[in-house]
Amino acid sequence: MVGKDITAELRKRGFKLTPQRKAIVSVLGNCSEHLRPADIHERLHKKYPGIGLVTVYRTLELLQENGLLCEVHIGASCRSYLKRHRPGEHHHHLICRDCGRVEDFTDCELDRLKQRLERETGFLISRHLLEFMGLCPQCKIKKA
Amino acid sequence: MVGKDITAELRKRGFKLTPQRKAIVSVLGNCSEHLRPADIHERLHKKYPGIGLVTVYRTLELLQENGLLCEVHIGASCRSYLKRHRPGEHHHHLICRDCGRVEDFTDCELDRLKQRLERETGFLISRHLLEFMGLCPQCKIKKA
DNA sequence: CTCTGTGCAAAACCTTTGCAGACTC
DNA sequence: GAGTCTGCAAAGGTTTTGCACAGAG
Repeated sequence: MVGKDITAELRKRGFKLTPQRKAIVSVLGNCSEHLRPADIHERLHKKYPGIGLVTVYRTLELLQENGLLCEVHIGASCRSYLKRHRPGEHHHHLICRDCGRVEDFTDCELDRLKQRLERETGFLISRHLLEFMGLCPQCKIKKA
Repeated sequence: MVGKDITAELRKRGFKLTPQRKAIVSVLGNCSEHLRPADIHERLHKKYPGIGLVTVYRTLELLQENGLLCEVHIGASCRSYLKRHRPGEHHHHLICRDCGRVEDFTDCELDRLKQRLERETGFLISRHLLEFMGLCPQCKIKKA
């Protein structure tokens, strides 16, 4: 999913397409790393000075509530975001601990484990969080 | 692992066993939920007034660096902690979204997936985060 | 007795809120 | 034009730091 799709999705849901929102979406869309609100704000300043950090927070909240971006948890600030490549589709992340690059994968093969845990613990499981962390191919070579 | 083991472990590593540290460890040890620093501080005040929030932060950092407690990520503040039942052992969490209770499980059955992802993406995977969220048996009944 | 650990106060962040004016539709 | 959205300023939280004193070993 590229920025264009996100803005189209926003319009479809009746939100206004302000230059600020477009700018934030484009920063996320041109980036394969996870970014914190302050990172996004900093990158915006180069191209679009004058956008407030508050607007970044509000836009991130809007995009997240509408399922247009995802959060990353492992090894980063808890408030790290990423554009969503496949909106609506269940997926997980593979994160490079050196460069921060993120890859998606969809098949998490967790159904069997989920069923076993429900049987063994009596819990009713509704969702899960799965992230892998390591080195991406490029960073693997640099390290060697 | 109970509080006693944690304090023994601290002593073994040359850290001082102050009443504050014992108190914090005992709060964690008597609790099956995940707690934020402020939660811990609040619970301490009932029994041991006068312990500063700063000390809670410093003790949590110490315990975490020594692998004596674990963090919880899903559906909570990013700074949520839990006593570690099986120190050193690889494990994951099952979290109740109503009461916050946490259960451990050790076998995550992720080796096959990890190998597949390494083969398909070229990443070198070093660790992973897996948490399940749902309703514990008690809260499941209350909801029904 | 030594040196780590604590409490207080203050600083440094991060995030949210209120409000007047700007801009999209 | 109507109503949403933005920027500013300020408030509200959370986390870190500096320093003098207390207390564990």
